[in-house]
Amino acid sequence: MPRADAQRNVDALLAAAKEEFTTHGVDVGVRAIAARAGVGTATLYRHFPLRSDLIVAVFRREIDDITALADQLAQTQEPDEAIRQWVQRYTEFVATKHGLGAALHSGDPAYSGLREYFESNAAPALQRLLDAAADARVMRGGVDAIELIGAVANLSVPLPGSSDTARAGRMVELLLDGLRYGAPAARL
Amino acid sequence: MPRADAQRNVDALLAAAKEEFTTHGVDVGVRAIAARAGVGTATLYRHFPLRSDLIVAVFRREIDDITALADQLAQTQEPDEAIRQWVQRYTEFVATKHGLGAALHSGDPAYSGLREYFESNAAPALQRLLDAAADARVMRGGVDAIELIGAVANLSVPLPGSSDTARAGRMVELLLDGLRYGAPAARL
DNA sequence: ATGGAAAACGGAACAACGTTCCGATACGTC
DNA sequence: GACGTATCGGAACGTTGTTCCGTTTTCCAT
Repeated sequence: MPRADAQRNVDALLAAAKEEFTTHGVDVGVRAIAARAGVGTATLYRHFPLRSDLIVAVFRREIDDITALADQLAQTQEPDEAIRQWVQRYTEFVATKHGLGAALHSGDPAYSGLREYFESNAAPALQRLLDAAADARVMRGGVDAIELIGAVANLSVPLPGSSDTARAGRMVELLLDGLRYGAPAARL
Repeated sequence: MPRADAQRNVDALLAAAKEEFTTHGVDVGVRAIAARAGVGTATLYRHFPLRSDLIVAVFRREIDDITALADQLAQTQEPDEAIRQWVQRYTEFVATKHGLGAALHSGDPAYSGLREYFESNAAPALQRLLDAAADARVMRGGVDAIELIGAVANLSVPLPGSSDTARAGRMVELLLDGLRYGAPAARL
């Protein structure tokens, strides 16, 4: 079993990181997290040797939630509407967690842990939605979920200067209309 | 007239920056640029007080080129094909100049100079293409060029880890198909 | 309960970044 | 040719992520 003080510090670090991430974004400095947790930086690094380990631990639950949402929408909505709603939810997710979307899909090795978790959970859920829409012939097939969700995330990253929260939504809708454009029933 | 040594250093800095940007991306450190130019960092900052000033100076010509291409395509191609070709060219531009696309559309104040130059030159050129396509009823209207080109740039940023150069192209085509989907002649 | 080995701690230290400061230098003018 | 000033180079500052190490705490064996 782990030492009691170690467990206490892990808990404090997770709580501190969660708070810092939501208020200042995932790019917040490690010193700020450690200070809020009331520990030294070495303690942080002892428990989370890679920066991504801390981020994974904080956001794992939220990724689980959004994965579950995909499966739920698959059962209650038409395929294209399910995709639309899920993607919109994901857009909000990325826009809310400052920097998380960029981190997830940036290719930065520091976030590889979280990306792997995401790609082996949320991405397959989206792939099932895409396949269902392709089978129903309301969207084109052959679209890779990881690729699409990365694109959605890219589009959803808010511009620091701008306050146009609808911008991402417009561009994402455009992308989804591209999927509809290629549906076999329509044309091309 | 400027002092001879100052002019020499400006030229050396521009040449050094251009080389460093193309080989190591726009995020390369100022020390590397100054060292290649054979000057101190203070000399760099004297002539380019903002980081963006140096980037603007290096990439202004390339922005001019891509702006001219839009006007040329407008005269030689059908509206939607002009947009397709121009956007593809812009995709290559962003993918080639490592980090430039992200810098241009990131909202980071450090690059505001370059963004302003871009938005007052290249973006209006694209807007003319979009308006022409909307008039010809082959694409939906009401799309903002700055918004669209920002989205294209977001999609074109290459993942450092991946070597899938076609990924960006696929997602951009999807976005353009979204524009076609909304064309008045089609439906919606 | 208590000693002592081992795990974990805090904070200083290191490297790299963008940026600023300042004594030294070199240029152009008179 | 000498003087005034624009310009220069590199050290210095503040902030990053990460590592190191002397000190403290915990927990098990006695």
